[in-house]
Amino acid sequence: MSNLIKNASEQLREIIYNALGILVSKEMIPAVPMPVFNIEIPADKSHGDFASNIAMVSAKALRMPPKKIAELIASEIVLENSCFEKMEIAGPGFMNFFLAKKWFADVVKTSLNEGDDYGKTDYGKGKRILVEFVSANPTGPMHIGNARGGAIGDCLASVLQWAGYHVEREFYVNDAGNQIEKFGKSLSLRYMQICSEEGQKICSLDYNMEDFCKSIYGEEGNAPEFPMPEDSYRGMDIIEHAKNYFDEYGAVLSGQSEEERKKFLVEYALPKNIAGLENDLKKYRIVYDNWFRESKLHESGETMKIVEKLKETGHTYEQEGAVWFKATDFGVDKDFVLVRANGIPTYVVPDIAYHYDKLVTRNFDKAINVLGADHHGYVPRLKSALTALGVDAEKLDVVLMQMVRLVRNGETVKLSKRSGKAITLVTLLDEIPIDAARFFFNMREANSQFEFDLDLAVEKSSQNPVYYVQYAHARICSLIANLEAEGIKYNPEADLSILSEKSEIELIRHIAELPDTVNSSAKTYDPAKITKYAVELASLFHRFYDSCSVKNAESDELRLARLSLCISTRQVLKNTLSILNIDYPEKM
RNA sequence: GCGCCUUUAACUCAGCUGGAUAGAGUAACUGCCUUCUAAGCAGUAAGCCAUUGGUUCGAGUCCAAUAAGGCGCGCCA
Repeated sequence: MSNLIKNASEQLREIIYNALGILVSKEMIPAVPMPVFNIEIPADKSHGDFASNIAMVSAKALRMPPKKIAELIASEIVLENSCFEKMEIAGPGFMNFFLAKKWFADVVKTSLNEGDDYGKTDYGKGKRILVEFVSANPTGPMHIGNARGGAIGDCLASVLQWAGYHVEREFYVNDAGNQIEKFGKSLSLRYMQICSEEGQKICSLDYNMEDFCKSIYGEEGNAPEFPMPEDSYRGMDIIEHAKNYFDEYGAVLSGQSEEERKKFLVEYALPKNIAGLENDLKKYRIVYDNWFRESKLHESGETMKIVEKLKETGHTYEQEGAVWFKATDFGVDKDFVLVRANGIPTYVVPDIAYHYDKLVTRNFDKAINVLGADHHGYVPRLKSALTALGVDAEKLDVVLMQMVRLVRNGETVKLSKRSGKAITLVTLLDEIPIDAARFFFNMREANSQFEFDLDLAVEKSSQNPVYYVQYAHARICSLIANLEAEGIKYNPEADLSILSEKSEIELIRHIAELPDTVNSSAKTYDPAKITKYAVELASLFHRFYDSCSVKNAESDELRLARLSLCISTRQVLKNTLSILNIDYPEKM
């Protein structure tokens, strides 16, 4: 739980405040309120490990040139008993501070002592946070957007755990409503096609499932008396369900009413689909704490209760037989329908009920939704309704993901759930390693358009940065094993303060940054910061490896110190990859 | 028409609450394995940070307008 960067930064602020206090008491500067100043980490490390702009921002208040202020402060700065050893005044008035060797030694020591816990922080203070992601419709297979949402949501949840939140992962199952109706209708039509004369002809031909689907798939080719309407699901999976049902139970449903047939087919296929989602996500290394079912909200009457509650707030009205919510009262551009003229609530109502359940009934401190950017217009609506219900809408945060564009042979592949031609999550994972997929989807922040080059992703080449990072880990493992074979073993008493090569120092500095990276990644809900950290860490290690030999170090002390640094780096690589739930192989 | 997002090297992208000379990776070119994994490292070349104005000690970063692209604006979800 240590964060040596934060400690150093806070100590430095203290040191500057002390110097200012002395200057005021000596009446060398006027006792005026000082503006806020920054302690920052310069991009260019020749400018020190930390820098402060105190002299520049206070120039106006003190009516003195920045350089002069910097010199005054410098004259009263006390660095004894601090983690700093040196300071310089530079440029327009920056004050640059340099960390002492002991601080770097402490970083390595801390990472080794904390082991698998190094990088964890108490930023979240144990607050309860619910991360909902993927929540794919159970009417069909998951697509590429779900693959991205899965990787981002799962890693975000993990980052939040590392940052000290109590996190639960949740999948909202849309097992009710219009799309289930459509699901039933599609199943029913496919079933009737199979039962038809033409369908039976195809059945008798002893096709395998894929060929069967292809032959019955034709829009007009067979059973024209049961055409698939424009808004039906036309994926192969629907045909498969219908065929499976037919194989198990025969044509028993063909004589039933449409309603009965839909009911039986949905009861047959939906649980299979939901189990399939769970299974496919498990393969993707995503395991949820809760599978929350929409149907539960209807059965318990929560959905209609929400309508009643909203009516009580006075922000609803009736128009043309429908119940509207006056979202414009809450700054939203348009009102929206809660209950249709036919008495059936729109999708928003169970959604409101669901979020009410998250934030009020289950009392989470925070609810995060990972959503496709095409849902962004819906967010303010949902929030306006929650506000009307007296829920603090600030507790709901939405991470919007821009669309994934699939590219094959330089051409965009259209995503379509219905066409049956879309690349699904499952086929994607058949083609590319799970490690690569999880890493790849987290390389860019959610809110940037993502171009997924299938040819490149399918290629199991070393182009993928995940190999670069894993290679660094494997390389260290091998190095340590070799040294051990020669009788050189890790010694916790090794003097780490002798590490002073540029590549050593830069590596240690980056190791020190892990807790801060976890915090900032949690704060901005951006797990891409972790993949970037991992690549940078690997790069710094490779550089160190190239310039500093452990085995052939100039002295025994240095050899032991470098070995400690290697073990520390391996630990940090392992922790970083663990956050992403990616493998850290010992051999490659 | 209104709203949200994006625009940084040939390509894909970083750039933390404004800070010092704008960074990686691909691709191109040049070096480095008798020595711990060359799936590596070092170097060269490449930029009007979309455009224009504003805010201030200081702008890729903040504000406004414009342009290009993506997405949304349903009694679909």
